[in-house]
Amino acid sequence: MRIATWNVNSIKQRVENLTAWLKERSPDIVCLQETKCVDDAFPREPIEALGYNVAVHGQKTFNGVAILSKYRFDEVTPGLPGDPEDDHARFIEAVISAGSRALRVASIYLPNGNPVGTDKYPFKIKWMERLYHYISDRLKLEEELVLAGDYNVIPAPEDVHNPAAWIDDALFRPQTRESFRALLALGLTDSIRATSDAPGLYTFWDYQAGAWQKNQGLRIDHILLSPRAADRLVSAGIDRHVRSWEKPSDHVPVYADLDLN
DNA sequence: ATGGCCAATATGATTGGA
Repeated sequence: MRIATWNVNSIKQRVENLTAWLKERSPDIVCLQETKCVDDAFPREPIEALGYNVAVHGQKTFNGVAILSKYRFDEVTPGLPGDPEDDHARFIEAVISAGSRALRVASIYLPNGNPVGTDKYPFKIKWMERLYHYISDRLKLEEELVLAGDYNVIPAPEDVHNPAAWIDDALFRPQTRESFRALLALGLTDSIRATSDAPGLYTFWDYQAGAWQKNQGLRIDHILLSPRAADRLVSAGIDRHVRSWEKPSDHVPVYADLDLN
């Protein structure tokens, strides 16, 4: 079972890259972020033609998440609980049956939080607190739970090309990393870090300033696993070559392979 | 050495992203 996450930065602009990558990598489940379109406008057909079911939670212009699955959806629930005022499309959860097993998967687009000093940063931190409560609740079920997405969190200095330059940024400042560590401390496993301690395993390179050419990236897209799912982890990786394709997203896909047999 | 982009919007300037 291959599960992936990819912030596509507009699904309409990325359909060709997405379908090419689906053919190349054959993931079973894909969590997408920043689809940036309303549900009726989501280009389902070319994805369904490759054998995927599609669950979307979008909005006009910004945000937007989706889950693609080669297996059927038993349940689909949009929205992170805990704040009726939050109308951002940043979260969708699905229960997926794969053979005799069921898997709970969430596609997560955590707020950026910049600039720090505006209300965007407390919105990010509160969103992380809501995510903490959601995860605490779900872990009681002792399921195979996969939380995949763009967390907008650089977990550690080895996950950014120049840590000193990022110390006050909403993606890396100490309070952000502390909130992320609190999520992990609930008992989650970071798939990439479970399989490698190498520095420079980036998932995002800014469009600006030749960041890709200079390999000035960030690791901010993560696949977090519940204990039951982590027991099944076989390998994980980052498809960085996709960043060099024509018309790339600024993020690349991250995937984890689980042995559910 | 420095700076460099991209997407959506009724759109040609602004906002958001990271």
